[in-house]
Amino acid sequence: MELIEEAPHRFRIDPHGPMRVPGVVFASRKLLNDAEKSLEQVVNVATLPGIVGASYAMPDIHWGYGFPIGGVAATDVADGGVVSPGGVGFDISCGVRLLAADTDQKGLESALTEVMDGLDRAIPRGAGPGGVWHLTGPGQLERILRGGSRYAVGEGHGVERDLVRCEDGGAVADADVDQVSARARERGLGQVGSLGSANHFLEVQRVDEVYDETAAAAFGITVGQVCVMIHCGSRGLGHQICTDHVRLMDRAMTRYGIKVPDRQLACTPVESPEGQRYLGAMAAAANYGRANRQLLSDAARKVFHRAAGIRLSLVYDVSHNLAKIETHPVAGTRRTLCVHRKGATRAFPPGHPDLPDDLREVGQPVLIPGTMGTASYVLVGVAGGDAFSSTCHGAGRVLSRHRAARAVGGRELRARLESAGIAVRPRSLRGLAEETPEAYKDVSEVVAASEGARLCRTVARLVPLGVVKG
DNA sequence: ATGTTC
Repeated sequence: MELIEEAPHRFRIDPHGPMRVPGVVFASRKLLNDAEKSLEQVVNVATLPGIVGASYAMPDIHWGYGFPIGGVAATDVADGGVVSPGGVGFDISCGVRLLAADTDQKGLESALTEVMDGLDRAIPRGAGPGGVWHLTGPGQLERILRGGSRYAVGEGHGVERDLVRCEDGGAVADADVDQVSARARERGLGQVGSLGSANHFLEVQRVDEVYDETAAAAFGITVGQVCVMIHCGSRGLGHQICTDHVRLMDRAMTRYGIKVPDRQLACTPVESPEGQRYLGAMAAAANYGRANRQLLSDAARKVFHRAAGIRLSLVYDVSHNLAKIETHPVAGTRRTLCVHRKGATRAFPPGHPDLPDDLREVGQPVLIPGTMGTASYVLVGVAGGDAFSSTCHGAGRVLSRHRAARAVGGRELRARLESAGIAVRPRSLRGLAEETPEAYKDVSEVVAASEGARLCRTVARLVPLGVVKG
């Protein structure tokens, strides 16, 4: 694969074969070690009907289903542009929420063990069923799919301000619950308010360093402050929706004369019935994901308040696995695009009309979950950023789960983290070992490359005090 | 990511 370094942290793959646009990869040479397979996926995505600009990849690019994780692709809706479930991923609406406590680390110190034990009891996690909410019936699930965080807050599990600080005000309006299969509903019924497994987590963190005082002040965070970060998605419901609609599109694709180099890129035009059905189901999963994070926030707030009298206010909630209809300039004119972000975070610049009033001048908060025992980051969107206002989403795996678990024992890893002052509440030691920090790229390098590529600016670095894992 | 292989 020929990569042309056209600017610092920016590589181009010139169009060849059926590519409609170039590939553009934002990264350092080091981060692109062993990236050959995922770069082929960048090339494959560049062949999609209606794609505009480029097939983009963020510095945390790695191999995914059809599209690379860390991929951004926008298609022109009025020009036959397609939507592809593989461009969103299986964990629809997976995302991150950051809450800021009304105390610094000293104010938590004596209560940390009690808080962690409380979270251990209150936060459902791991594979399979279990959630903080026990639904009273299918009607309630439909209200979640339509109302997202807005419904959870309306039921008393949060405050109005939570919605202001949540992407899309806590819910998207275009959810179509009829496109959510019986099987997807069944799987979603028992998992409302749960973390799931793998790299999903709830962490108690401390703001270790602030790089941009103005943005940090607007976001409501300061050095030494305690925060809570929640990383989770739409569980089995989103997974089932992706499975269902990939199958539907795979069958329908030929009717639209679409040929893709990899079946996992199954897609149909945004304006086709199949495209609309997928987007309606995806929106329902997006709302489920937001409600999920809202209910986990509510559970965490109760623990913090009961154990330590600490209150938590929402900094922001943003997804890194979604397709959204947005307007962006393309070759000088504003176009309506379907922007796929898969393992990539929306990063609106200062002045964007969709930002809350009190954040509009500084830009959108971008939340980057790191790995256990390392760090997480808060970034901010910048003007003039490429890739349709998108940036990275996390560290990116380098070791398979199997290899990670062979590299370190769960007991040994827990001891290592505890001796580094990080309280750990894992559900399984095997699951903990699979998430050992060595299994991931250095999140600091990913963030530095993203800023170097002018996709965002670094605002703050957060370090873990306690980890709740699936 | 995922009732970790329909």
